[in-house]
Amino acid sequence: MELVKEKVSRKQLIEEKATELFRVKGYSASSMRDLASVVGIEPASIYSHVKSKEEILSKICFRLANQFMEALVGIEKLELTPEKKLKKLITSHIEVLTQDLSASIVFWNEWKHLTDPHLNDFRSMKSEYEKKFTVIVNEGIKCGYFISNDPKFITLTILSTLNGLSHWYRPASGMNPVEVGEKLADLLINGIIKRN
Amino acid sequence: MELVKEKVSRKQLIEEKATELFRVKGYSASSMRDLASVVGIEPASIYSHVKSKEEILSKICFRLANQFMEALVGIEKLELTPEKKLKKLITSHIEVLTQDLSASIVFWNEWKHLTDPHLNDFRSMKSEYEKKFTVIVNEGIKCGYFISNDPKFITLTILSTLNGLSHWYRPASGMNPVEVGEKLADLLINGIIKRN
DNA sequence: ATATTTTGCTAACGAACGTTAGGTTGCTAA
DNA sequence: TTAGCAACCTAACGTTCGTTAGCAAAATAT
Repeated sequence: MELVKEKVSRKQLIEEKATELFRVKGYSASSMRDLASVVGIEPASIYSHVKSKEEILSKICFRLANQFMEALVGIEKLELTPEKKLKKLITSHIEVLTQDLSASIVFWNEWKHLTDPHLNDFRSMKSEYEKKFTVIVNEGIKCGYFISNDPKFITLTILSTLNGLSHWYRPASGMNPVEVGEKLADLLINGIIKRN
Repeated sequence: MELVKEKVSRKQLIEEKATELFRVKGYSASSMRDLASVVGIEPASIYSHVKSKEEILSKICFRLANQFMEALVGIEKLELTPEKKLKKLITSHIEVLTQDLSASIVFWNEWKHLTDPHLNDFRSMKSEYEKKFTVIVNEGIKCGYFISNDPKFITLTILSTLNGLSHWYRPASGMNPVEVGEKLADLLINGIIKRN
């Protein structure tokens, strides 16, 4: 047990390379031979570190799911105005998302290729997340801060906007993650049009 | 050539079944044997109607791409205030999208599995669409109707919101396509928060 | 009635797939 | 020094993949 070691473990490297591979080609179109090739080992050698192809996907998906969930749970209990709470929710989500863009894309696009029991567990987390999100949105509606009588509609719209961000946002292009979070939260909350 | 025939052609049926299959399983995870099974014929028989698996995907993607483009081009030349123009752009996009939800999902999620030259053509159309969309958004900004100095940001955000809609919207659930278009355009343009 | 086209079949091709078995190498801990 | 283990190898397994060849039946057109 070497504590000072800086090197990433082989298993971790495989997961990172797999994440990038799955992002670019999609899970189903990515073969273990592709993965082995980018890692720089023989296909069979991957199985010294990993049980199966699906295990890799599962690890990626649940790591992200947990991060998103933790961020949300941390905000749930805060005592803020609905507007500030929603804004914090949005920026937190984007913070997690931008921290690992590739994994976020895989998380969002490839989870359907999980098989039971992982698939079922994932679906549960997903709907729990949406439910919690909806509760917060609904607070804002009931207090009369937000327009609309359809919290589910707003929640699902916001979430697909946030996750859609991962498809086109590239940190290299000037805006840093915090900026983009602020900007997107502002757009969703206040809209595009100038107020008079 | 029988004009009065109501029946869908075999080729069309195959494309429809393929669309639904690709939506549920994704293009790469859908096999020609899967497709044959839902059509009700033997795998090899598909090739009496279709050249290849990719041809099917290509047909789906370009049919949608053309529909989206035509809708946009029709709006480009209208003389409207920036707000009304953007709203029309959004509702038109949603109209196309909701007219064939499954195909829209495939169009949006699976186009990356096209190969050249189709892939290149598709990318061209995509960036042309985004460019035209951005021009319209930019009109609104230059006139001072819209907040923000970043038309690209607004365009990409709107587009991912609209296409994200296809993932959760189900027409059976009460809202009709026109309603949902109005509602989403309103949310994007005016935001969530109530104005004073 | 006959020719043609459409639609489908069986059988099979070579390639790629996820994965396993079993062995070799080289580092690490005792 | 040696035992143990992590890391990686070659070889191959059974399966599934997209697709083709060649033929038969049925629908349609002449």
